[in-house]
Amino acid sequence: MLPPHLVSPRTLQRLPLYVSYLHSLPKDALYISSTEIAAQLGLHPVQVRKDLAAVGAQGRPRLGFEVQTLLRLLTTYLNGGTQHSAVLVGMGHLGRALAAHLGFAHYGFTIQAVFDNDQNLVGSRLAGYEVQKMENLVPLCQTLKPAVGIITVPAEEAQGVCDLLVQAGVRVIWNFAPTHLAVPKDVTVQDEDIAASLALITKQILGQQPSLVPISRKEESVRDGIL
Amino acid sequence: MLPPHLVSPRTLQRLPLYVSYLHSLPKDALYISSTEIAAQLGLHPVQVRKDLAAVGAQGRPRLGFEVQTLLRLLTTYLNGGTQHSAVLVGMGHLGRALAAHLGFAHYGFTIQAVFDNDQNLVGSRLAGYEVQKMENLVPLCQTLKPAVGIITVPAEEAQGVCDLLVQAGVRVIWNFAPTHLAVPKDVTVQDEDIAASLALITKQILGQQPSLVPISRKEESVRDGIL
DNA sequence: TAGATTGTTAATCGATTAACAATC
DNA sequence: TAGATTGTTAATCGATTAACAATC
Repeated sequence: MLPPHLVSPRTLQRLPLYVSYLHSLPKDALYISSTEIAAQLGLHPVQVRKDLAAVGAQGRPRLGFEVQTLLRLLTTYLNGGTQHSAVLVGMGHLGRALAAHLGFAHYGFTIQAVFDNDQNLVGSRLAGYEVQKMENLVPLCQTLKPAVGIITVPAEEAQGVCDLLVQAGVRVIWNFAPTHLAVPKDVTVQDEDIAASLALITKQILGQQPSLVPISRKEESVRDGIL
Repeated sequence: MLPPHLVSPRTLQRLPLYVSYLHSLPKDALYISSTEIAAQLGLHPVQVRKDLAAVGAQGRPRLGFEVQTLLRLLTTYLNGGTQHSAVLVGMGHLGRALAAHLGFAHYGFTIQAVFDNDQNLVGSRLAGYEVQKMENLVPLCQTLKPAVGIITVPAEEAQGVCDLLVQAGVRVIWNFAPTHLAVPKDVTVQDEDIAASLALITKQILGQQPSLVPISRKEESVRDGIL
């Protein structure tokens, strides 16, 4: 397998796409070709082969790639073989959705603690976690040393929460609040940017912006006849 | 102003970033330079200038760009000057978060109707919307003709919901379910891909993957002294 | 065998960055 | 004026796609 750091960010972001597509295949599918994956996902076959090669996958001419082997390679690669810890701040709807449903464990993440500033929530159990008060944030993070801090508070409160996390030693922030966060150099913020997606969707609707997966390349889509 | 379709997807996705950064500026800031924007957001100054030029912004040497004018240009450009309609299927936590908090209106989107298959929710008001039963999905969409269908149901139900939306004539799908959706050629699916973000975050943590906004380019970050 | 598929090298394409003249 | 900044052209960089030999 190639060293992980040789995989480009663009490739890296496509890998989960392959995982979810492979999961959607019928249980009895033994092999899948890059041609088929590409057609279904609207990608170029060579791109798919290069992406898969990047995680060390090897296909067989005429047959394609072994589905289960491929799945194992991708998931192992994606979570780096280790479990990562996280704390989540803001147990509104978004926080609860993330904590409960979105399958962090599947991708190698464990939420260690959740926080909220609403006294009505503090102490209660939500999505399987006992909600901690904000006063506990810094001391608990200093003890737990989570790899990631997830921010799901309203935009106005995000910078304050971010500052606390940074103060407590968290060096990677996953920000769901629709606002820009300022951080020291050694801290990384990744914005989960719904606004960026909305921008693409708007242009999609207006028909002025070619989609990231141009429709003209989806000629081979298999689904047409179904509906 | 340049024709909107000349703006590349990458630029398009950065525009909301500028909007949120401009909003975070002090009220009395009249001008902002591309240099400062770039330093704060970890981008290259020339890239910022090109992005802003793409929406027709003009700066003044020595001063920079007028903040309010820039904001107006960006927001007008981003929502295309029109309001777009949407329906949302799945009023769990994620659906409620989207419907209630994430400021669609701000970006030119209006949710016309929300749906759920949970009989306990149907008929109740959530986030200001009366939850419709799934049986109403196709007929209502045929009447309302929403520009976008937002899918916030569990992965297992997403394909079924997607098929219904397509059947009802919806041509743009915004998919929050962590699964691959198969659609006819003339339908676009945009995945809100939390797994892709997690992949980047994992590599970030492992320190094996250079971030999309390389830390080495944040030298000029102003925040350092604050904490 | 014939034909579909992999895997790799080379060419193309698009986006970012460097260089620099113009402006105030 | 001097110096910071804009805006544009050219160079660089990285990612995608084309071409094709190797495989089964």
